[in-house]
Amino acid sequence: MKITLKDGSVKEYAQAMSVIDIASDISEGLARMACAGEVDGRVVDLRTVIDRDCELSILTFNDEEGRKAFRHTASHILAQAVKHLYPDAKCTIGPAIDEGFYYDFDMPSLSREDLDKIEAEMKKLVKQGDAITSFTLPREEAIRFMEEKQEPYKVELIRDLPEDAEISFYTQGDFTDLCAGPHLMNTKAVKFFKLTSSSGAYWRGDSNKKMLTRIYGTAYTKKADLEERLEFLENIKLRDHNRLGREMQLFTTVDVIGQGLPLFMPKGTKIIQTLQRWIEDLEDYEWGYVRTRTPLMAKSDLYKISDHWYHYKEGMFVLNDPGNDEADVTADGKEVMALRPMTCPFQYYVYKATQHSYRDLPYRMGETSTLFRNEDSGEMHGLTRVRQFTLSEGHLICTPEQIGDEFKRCVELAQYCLTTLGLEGDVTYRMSKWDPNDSEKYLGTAEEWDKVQDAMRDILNEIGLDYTEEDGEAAFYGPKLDIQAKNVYGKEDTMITVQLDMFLAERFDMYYVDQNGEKKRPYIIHRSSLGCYERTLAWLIEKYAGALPTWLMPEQVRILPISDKFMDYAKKVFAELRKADIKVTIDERGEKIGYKIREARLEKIPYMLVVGANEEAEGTVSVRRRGEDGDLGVMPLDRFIADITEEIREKRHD
RNA sequence: GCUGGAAUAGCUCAGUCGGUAGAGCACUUCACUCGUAAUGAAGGGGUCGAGGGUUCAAGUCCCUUUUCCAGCUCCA
Repeated sequence: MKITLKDGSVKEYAQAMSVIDIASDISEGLARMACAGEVDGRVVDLRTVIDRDCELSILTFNDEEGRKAFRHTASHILAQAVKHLYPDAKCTIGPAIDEGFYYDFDMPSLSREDLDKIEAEMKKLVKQGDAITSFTLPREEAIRFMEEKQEPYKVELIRDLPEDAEISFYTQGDFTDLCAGPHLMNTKAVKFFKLTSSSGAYWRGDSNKKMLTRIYGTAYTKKADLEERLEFLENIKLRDHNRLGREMQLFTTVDVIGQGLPLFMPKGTKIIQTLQRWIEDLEDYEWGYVRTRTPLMAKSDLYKISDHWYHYKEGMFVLNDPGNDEADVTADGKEVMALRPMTCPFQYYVYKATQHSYRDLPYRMGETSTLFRNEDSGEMHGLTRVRQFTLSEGHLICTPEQIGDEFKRCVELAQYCLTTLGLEGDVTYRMSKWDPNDSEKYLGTAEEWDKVQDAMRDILNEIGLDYTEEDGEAAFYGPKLDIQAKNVYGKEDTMITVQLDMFLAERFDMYYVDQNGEKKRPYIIHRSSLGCYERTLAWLIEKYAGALPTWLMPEQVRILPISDKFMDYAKKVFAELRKADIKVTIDERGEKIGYKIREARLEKIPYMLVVGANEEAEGTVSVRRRGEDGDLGVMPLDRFIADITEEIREKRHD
């Protein structure tokens, strides 16, 4: 059969070719430009392709859409299999997602063995190869239809659709599901799939609603793609910071200390210290910041002024909790305090402690700021979601005229930090706005929010950032620019944020004196340059699979003497490297050189210097570099020192 | 917080029907003084996460609890 694409090109398919092959072509971009085509002389909708029996198959001529139809169909096969094995299970929703699909059922939870059984049933259905057909019903009939099938969740979904909607259904064999499509035309196409896991998920993502059982799966048009995906899932475990970071002895956790409270071990501490010193000096000496050091806790009165007490108390650790919002002492007279969840009000009082002229602005305050947030017990994860963390935090107090330029400089600083660490390519930008339908959660009025959000949008457009906008992600006091990154599993977190604050200056009665000697309200920017050190470290570990750039490594060079006979020379080399301020150790153990190299490699030490008789005689070192097999050869010690010093100074990364 | 899984030596893990604890690596000691990913031998190390219960007997079964892991964002 021939398919004529809109651009006039013709693709010939052998009659016996299955939809899978065509789908594969599509996923390789063959028909990317097609939006309508002609099949065996018949003009067909762009969303159709031919399966081996020359039936129309709904599969879009577009990578993304094609994969979606494919996975969507896989999720229906899953639902059909579940209904066969568990007739009492109630179907809810089953969308295609980035790397596969899932389906939520109201049914008891499942073990891996159960998943294997379901998978086997799915294979049977695929082999059987039912045709997939669709039909529509008016809304009321659709509701009756699903009521008869005793699918209450489906009924609820249909009731949420517009009154006059024609509701579409798809049928395969003995299974019919409410679905907007698109789908393949036959279940036999979905040959390569795997059920990856099952877990709980709330109906409609609402924690007040019933917990359903979600089954995740992944499906591909080619066997090799499925295998590659399964292998990828295995491999990313090796980069996972939560596993690698513990294995490399960067951090640990302890039962009796508590959730979300990681302990940094000597190596992890050293890396964070290096990052922190870099950021503090960068901000203070190159970006015009002043440094503060403010308390980790305060009386509840402070948070009442900032309104955190009313908007954020759930997220705070309150000491001597009085049990109600208003009391500032407990029944037995103890002061109500809270650990700080952010530094804003503290730095505002630093600003307020002296009088400021417009000439002093912008006043840029930086603080390496340890914060405490009472996250829900199930939310903690490795180093990326913790209850105590340290942020490269800061607040800029500026005049209205300065706000645009200062905001841009904050974004620039964040980008400079990311570039230095080699992470700039992995981020996306999100403008986080308030939720107009939930204004209770925020300070101020719709007009005020519109105004400041428009101002932020103008700035972002001026910078030329590629960003998305999202409702309901703002801080309660203003909109944010969030710099987002995904971890190895594809889960997204905010790494860095720059925020506009239009309310707190007034609440804290902050002012500056303008040209005319009048008191004026300043504008405030909340920002971070590198985000929090814990999360950044996690990101670095995953980015570099533990082999961090040399300048960040707690041990940059390890000297490996061939035997103790060369210990004196090793110590000489050590002293020279120390003079150059290089983080160096000697492996003094009486082990064979091969053994010492193996250990240093496993520890991802950037450079290994082997020293023996030859090196001692000539004042050289034999250099081995992490990640490269064999040695780089012998070089004079001073040349090695010059090279590595340069690498560290430039903060080079691979 | 919710659903599910897990916790045994420093680490990774085995432990069958409920019958009294095991391996590899690591560690210590000794020998070897070695040229680019593991030298050999010997030895020490456990309230089986914590608390309670059932039982003649619990790492194993039951309850509670703590911590860790996955998911709860993708919306017919």
